[in-house]
Amino acid sequence: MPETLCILERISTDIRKPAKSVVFRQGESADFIYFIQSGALRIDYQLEDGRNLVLDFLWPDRFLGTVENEVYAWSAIALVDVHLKRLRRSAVQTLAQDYPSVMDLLLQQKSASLIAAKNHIILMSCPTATNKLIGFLLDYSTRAEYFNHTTQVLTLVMSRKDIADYLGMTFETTSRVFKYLETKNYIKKINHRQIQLNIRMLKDA
Amino acid sequence: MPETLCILERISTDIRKPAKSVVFRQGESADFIYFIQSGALRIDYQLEDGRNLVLDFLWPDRFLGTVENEVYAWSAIALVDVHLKRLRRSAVQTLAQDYPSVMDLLLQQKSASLIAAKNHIILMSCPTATNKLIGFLLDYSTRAEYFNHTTQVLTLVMSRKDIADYLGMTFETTSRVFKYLETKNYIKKINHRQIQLNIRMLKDA
DNA sequence: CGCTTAGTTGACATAGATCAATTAGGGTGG
DNA sequence: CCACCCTAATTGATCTATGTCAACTAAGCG
Repeated sequence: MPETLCILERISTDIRKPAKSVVFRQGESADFIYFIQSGALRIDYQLEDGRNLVLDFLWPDRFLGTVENEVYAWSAIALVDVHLKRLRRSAVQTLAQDYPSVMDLLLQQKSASLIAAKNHIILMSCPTATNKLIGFLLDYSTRAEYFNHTTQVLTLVMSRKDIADYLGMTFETTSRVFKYLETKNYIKKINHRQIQLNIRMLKDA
Repeated sequence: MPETLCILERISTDIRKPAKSVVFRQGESADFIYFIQSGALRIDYQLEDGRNLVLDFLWPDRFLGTVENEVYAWSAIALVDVHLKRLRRSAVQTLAQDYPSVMDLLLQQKSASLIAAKNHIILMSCPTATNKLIGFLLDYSTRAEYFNHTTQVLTLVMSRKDIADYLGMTFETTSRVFKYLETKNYIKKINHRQIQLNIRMLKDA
């Protein structure tokens, strides 16, 4: 797999985007595929009724922009400063014909998206907002970049609203559940974006 | 694409399964990939807490069993009598190395699963049970096999509980929403499994 | 230091879960 | 072919979680 990345390296451009900037927008011509080197992204889907849905949060080593055909089916927004590799879609497709391992990589990435989508569906199916949020925190705490195992502190790169839009609830409810979890000592808020988790207790809950 | 199916045809076995039978079960060794010739399947995911989640409904021309690695990640159950092609996973993988079009097909199928998952997430994010069910009925009514365009009658191959487990609600709520939609003349129940839809009104709702 | 945005908290209304009882329908054996 | 049975579906009564709207506070940024 590293050698596959080398092949792709040759056709890729380094891109840096500041926090809150748009990497690509739903409906735009899908000319590029991106690979995340560092940082984190939010995938937004704008519904006709005006609601904004968060489909996923993406982390390093993931590709994005691979799913669509002519236009991007959703938007990608940088949550923090990100470092990306940008590849022209047509060039990747050409390479995929000569190098089966490139094709393998694309297939792998699609599998990763599918697994993420399945987890998302599972979270959304949880009967209560508390269950959803606990599931979210436990999933998120597996990201070494943002969870310090020694201090047990999780650094949230997304807002309460982002979490709410991901889990299918309102941001007020997200806020109240954080509060509830703190009263039960499941978590301890260092500040709005730094949360100390009691993983053991959260798993039992 | 038809020629790709011919290649696969050579390694496939015809299988018929009666309604309500299990095609494969979550956790079983994932030796086979299946292709749906006719009928309809339900994909179930059993959670540790005992809840059963319906991840998808599958229709003809779809592959299943392609996602997993060693064991099936979910179960597949026949909703009606189904006719399947069964292919040994290892044989498909061998073929994929020689025939890029087989690989393409696998990629395409994964894309189809991902699009389905995205739609599922969108449905689950709807604020009310009524919205969820209307979305479900509109999606479902695009299946020519089960929606008669002239009579506008939709034949449900799944139970109220299956729909509820798919949309993340209880079957009582499903039942009540059907009732509500009928009082508003959005639908007309011929019987429990035959529903006449007023597509126009449902789309506006 | 003040402004703007994100987050919290409160009061209230209500959709949907839960538990329970009843009815409809489909399949099976006599 | 009919009667019975079993499961699926409906309906009712009640309770509660969460949405909504609004006020207030914290925190980050210029």
